[in-house]
Amino acid sequence: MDNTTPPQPFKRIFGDANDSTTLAQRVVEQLRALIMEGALPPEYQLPNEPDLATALNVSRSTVRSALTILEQGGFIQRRWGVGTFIAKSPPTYNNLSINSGVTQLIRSSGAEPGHTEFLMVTRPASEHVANRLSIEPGAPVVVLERVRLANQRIVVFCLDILPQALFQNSTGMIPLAEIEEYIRENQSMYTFIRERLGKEIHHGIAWIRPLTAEAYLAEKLAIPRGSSVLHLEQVDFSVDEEPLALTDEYYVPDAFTFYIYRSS
Amino acid sequence: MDNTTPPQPFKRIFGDANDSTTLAQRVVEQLRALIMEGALPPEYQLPNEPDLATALNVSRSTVRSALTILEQGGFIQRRWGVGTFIAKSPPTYNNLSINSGVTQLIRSSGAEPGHTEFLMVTRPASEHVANRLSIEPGAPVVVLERVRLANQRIVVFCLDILPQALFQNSTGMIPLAEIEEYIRENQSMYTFIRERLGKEIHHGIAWIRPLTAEAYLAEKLAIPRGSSVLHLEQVDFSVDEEPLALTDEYYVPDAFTFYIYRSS
DNA sequence: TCGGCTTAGATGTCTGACAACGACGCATTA
DNA sequence: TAATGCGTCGTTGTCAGACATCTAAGCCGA
Repeated sequence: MDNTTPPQPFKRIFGDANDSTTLAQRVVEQLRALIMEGALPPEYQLPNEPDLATALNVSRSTVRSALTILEQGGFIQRRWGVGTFIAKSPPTYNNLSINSGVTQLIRSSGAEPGHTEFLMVTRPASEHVANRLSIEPGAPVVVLERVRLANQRIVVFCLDILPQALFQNSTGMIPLAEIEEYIRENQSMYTFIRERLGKEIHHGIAWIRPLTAEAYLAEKLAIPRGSSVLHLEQVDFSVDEEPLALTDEYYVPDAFTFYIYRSS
Repeated sequence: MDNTTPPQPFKRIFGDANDSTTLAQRVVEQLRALIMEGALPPEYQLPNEPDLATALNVSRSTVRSALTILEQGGFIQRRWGVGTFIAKSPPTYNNLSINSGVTQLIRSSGAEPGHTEFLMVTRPASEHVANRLSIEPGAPVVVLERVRLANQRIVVFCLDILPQALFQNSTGMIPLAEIEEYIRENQSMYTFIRERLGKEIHHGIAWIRPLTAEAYLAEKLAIPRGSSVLHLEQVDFSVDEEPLALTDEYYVPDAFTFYIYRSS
């Protein structure tokens, strides 16, 4: 109806990039970014598929493949014979179906991320950890423990656990101090895995459950003992299902509003 | 590797059906069912796309469209130049990304569903409810309240809230008693909406948070006061984003293990 | 024994065409 | 006048065939 505001910053996509990702995937990423940053408003009707294809410099099949993925994720809605529209309320970063890190979650809520109690150690993997990461019990893992802040306020207690074997560089082991420095600066485990280890996180599986804060956790989160916190235990995988990281996150109640898009 | 066990009950798909769904969607449903009931085991390599297309009696583009959707949902994994495989651990019904009802959730855990405290009333919508359902505050809604059992054990307290306007039949209003009888028998709100109202639930959006059980809830769930319960508030939509039902679910801690597939 | 080349088979992309659907306008009819 | 039916047009869905690109595996030679 109010399609009178036509912003269309569709960028041409070049196939020469040795991105190792597929063309359709790059189209998805571009459109998803445009939607999530609000450049394409809700209910806005996209150009039809042939036009979109030429605008993006790809074929219609590639565009259709990308649109199928976006539709499945709840970003757009397609109506046969009518057109393709941005969803009424497309997913945001507090949508659990999107595997964004805590840093991005905090930023998207309009707050500035920070941390206290930054701690990084190496220790042998427990039975449970080893099982989740598909490594041998007792194999060394790097543990990163953080209490994380949004605008100075404690919102989540994080535990990132990675197999030490991941940090094997061609020249040997990356020193812990270097990792620590990087993360202190960029605040993100995800970007470290991608930029320094050259591994791409393809998807994650998160177990979710409520938990009653006992003494230790209550102190970490600075909440009354006995409060209900949300526990998110997540394993992140590479594209070929190799476990890259195990993450334990304990969220202060009502710090964020999480939701999930459930397709029938 | 161990593709020596080749089960292939792919059924030919006929286009003559006036299903109103697309062909690709029907392919998705068939394959998803085969995967979830275990007919296609994890890591099993599917036939290549042209063969699958002829087996299903559709074109390769349709198959590819379906496979894209299944891949996005974590059911299969495609490797360029290699083949298409069932995922190592494909989603099950306790995956929150799949919009299955509580009945199916209980059944899939191997338990027999039941209920106590079955209660059905009509009342005016509160501000919050009206907002969620996109109706006027004070408009009548049908409320279904159930304490639900898995093998006689209390697992969840459910509140289903539907706009009364939905029950307007061509011959007038469907009597509450008839609805009640149907649900007592089939135990499922979802199938009622589909079979009796002719509306199809296309997707849902669920807000998830931990909650401390106060006196009322503790009694309903027969747990100690102060326990942490999981609260799932969900709105189900039709394909054109019309809100059909609002559902409040309060889960007994550790009754189910929920997880989420998070794609990056 | 190792390394590079070739080849076969799979998914990814492109092109062009037609089918099916939905909104809209218009003429017809009660 | 208002409701109804029909045709047109634009869009998404499906089909067909071809080629590109990637992977794994086998072959061959150094």
